[in-house]
Amino acid sequence: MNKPRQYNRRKVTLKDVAAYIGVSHTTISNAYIRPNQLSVELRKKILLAAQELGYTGPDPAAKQLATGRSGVIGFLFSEDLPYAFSDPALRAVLQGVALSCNTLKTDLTLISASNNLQNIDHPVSLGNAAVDGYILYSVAPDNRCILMAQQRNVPLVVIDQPRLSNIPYIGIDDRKAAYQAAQYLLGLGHRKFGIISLKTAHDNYNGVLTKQRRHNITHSTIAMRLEGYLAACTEAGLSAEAIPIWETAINSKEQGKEGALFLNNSSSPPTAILAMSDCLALGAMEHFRSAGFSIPQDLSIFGFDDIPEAHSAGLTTVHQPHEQKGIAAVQLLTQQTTRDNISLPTRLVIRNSTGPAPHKK
Amino acid sequence: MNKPRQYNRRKVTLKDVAAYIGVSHTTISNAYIRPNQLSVELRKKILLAAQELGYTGPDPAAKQLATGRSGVIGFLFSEDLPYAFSDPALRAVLQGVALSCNTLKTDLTLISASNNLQNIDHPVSLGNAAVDGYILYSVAPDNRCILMAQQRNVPLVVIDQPRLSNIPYIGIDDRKAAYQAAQYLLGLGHRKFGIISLKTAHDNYNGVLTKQRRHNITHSTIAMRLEGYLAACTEAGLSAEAIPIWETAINSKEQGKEGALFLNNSSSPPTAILAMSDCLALGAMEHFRSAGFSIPQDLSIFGFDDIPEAHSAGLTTVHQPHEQKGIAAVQLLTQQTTRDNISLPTRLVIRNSTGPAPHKK
DNA sequence: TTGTAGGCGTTATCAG
DNA sequence: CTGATAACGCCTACAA
Repeated sequence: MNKPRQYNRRKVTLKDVAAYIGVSHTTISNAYIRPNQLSVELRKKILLAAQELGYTGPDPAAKQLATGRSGVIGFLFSEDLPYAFSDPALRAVLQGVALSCNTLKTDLTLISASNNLQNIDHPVSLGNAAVDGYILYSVAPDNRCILMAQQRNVPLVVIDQPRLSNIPYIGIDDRKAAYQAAQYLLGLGHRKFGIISLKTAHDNYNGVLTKQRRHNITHSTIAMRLEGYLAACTEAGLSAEAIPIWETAINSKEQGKEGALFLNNSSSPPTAILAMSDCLALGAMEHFRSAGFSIPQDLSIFGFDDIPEAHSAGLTTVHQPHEQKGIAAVQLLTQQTTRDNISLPTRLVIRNSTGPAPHKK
Repeated sequence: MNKPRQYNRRKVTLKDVAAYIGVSHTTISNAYIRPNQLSVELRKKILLAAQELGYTGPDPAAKQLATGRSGVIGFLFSEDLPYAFSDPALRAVLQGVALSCNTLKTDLTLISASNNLQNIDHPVSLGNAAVDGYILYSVAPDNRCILMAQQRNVPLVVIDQPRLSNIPYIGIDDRKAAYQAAQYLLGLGHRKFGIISLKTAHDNYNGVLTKQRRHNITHSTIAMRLEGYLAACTEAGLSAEAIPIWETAINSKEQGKEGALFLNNSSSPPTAILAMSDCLALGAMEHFRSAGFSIPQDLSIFGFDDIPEAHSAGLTTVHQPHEQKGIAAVQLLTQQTTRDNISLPTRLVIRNSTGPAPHKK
């Protein structure tokens, strides 16, 4: 990917086609963009000549430069690129995006914003692609990409995070959803909770969510969920301070297991686990099961996301409309209804990983 | 996506920055591309000014036009865009591609080649994105994209299909893998087979694979697998003609069920099913189970791909290294070892959807 | 219906 | 280390 044009056995351009049949290059251009600006025959002749000469149509880069748009949508997220195909929730969002792109006939380029934590004086990049607009998916508010994206002067849409003034936003009511989840468990008689949280900042921290970290949460969706969980508990007369919280840097089953291990070893083991993702919840489930627990008899576990696997695993969880997020994002991006905020509905999906609190102990 | 530049409150360019601090635009350009071509101070000053002015670095389109490369890889496949996130096998391949792109810091753009079956005189497009090279994933040999991609004069790599002279190819030995699968079942005593095939051409046909269709298979990987299955059977003394084959246009469980239904209703119902994908196999499994069959006591089912779900479902299948395909593709694409062919290894993964043939009937 | 002239924002070349 | 000048390939008034 270094040598400029080793492939150039001289690229075929508009001009070549024009010269070939003896018209101006404007005419050729018209043949592609404004078919009704020339006779049918001529157009046919041109297209044929193009094929013979091996002209593959207007060069994308040149076209973009001249017109100012590219027909490509950029999807920016803060994890590594492969994440797009491995994380179930992200995948579902992308499925929605792809659905919309498909009908719009725009291409979709995936851009990872994780490479941008470089040294300050090194200019950040938003990927190499020329893009008509960006969808920012759950990017940390302090990621430098955000400012840069705004300066780029192209349409922007944010999913989940962060809320930016004057920029369309799509998300759910995280606080409410979390609140409802906790409340449901409280209704089942649970009084001892444990929380497994997703990352609150991007420092790759795995461990107890300390008081200090709690005051420095940069990921607003996480803050909201935490608030929701704790609010429900507090209202029920529990002490929020007493609830052990484990923070994981990565959304995976492995981390869920670790969290479960910690919670189970805490001074007063919980009878109910609130996990901020299904992956974490499923991991926790595995851990407790292999530790001899019966679920939900001995312990209840509540997930978040409602990924496909949650269904087959019988995990009680918060359903959120991932695919809709993607669809809505493209919609807002293209129709440019600036300053639109969309809050998509969630709902509890009760399956059999939750049940009444076990009687005493 | 129509108005050219409604967003242009006058874009900030190199020139603006240059004018601002009174140097030539070349110097600004150098600040970004050739840091050692100017003093550290000056560079710092420039970067600072850029930030103040809201200059976000070289415009991708312009840069691409000037340099001839874009830092973006195009992944072209013949299904709809959302397929990239729903089809397990494709997803695994993309995961590999993404892995490589991530380390190379290139963006990845997904392009669907399914929109290109338009009227002939309408120029085909390979997507709108400016791309440094294309990975063609299992595109039908007669798809017009292929010729076009070759004419575009950028690096190309083909995965699975079709084999193109002078273009790097990555795939597996489909014939051999299929042969081994059939042979394994023969070894278990099976004599009555049924095959559920993936599509042999892109005409959305669902139904019996007629003799005529069999002579017109455009999808070479499918042809190879079929050949492998049948060769093993023939060598074992069976009549290939007698083996019922069902063709499906879509790779889904639903279609697998349909195929199973047909095979089970054939004049002499099979004791072993060879499915060309795990999705189809899993669908077939469901169908037979709900029809009262015990698997593998009454019936054996052999899949293809080894997707994650095959594991949990206990499906015997052919494992192929999807992710490796993706990784290798990017590698060949970027290092330009033209004319390289890579055949990745497969292996049978025996689980419990296959067993000895049932005794008589 | 066709052609002419200018511009899109960068990079590359090559003197200074 | 810096700065003109010429591509890059196409689009878009505008004039013919």
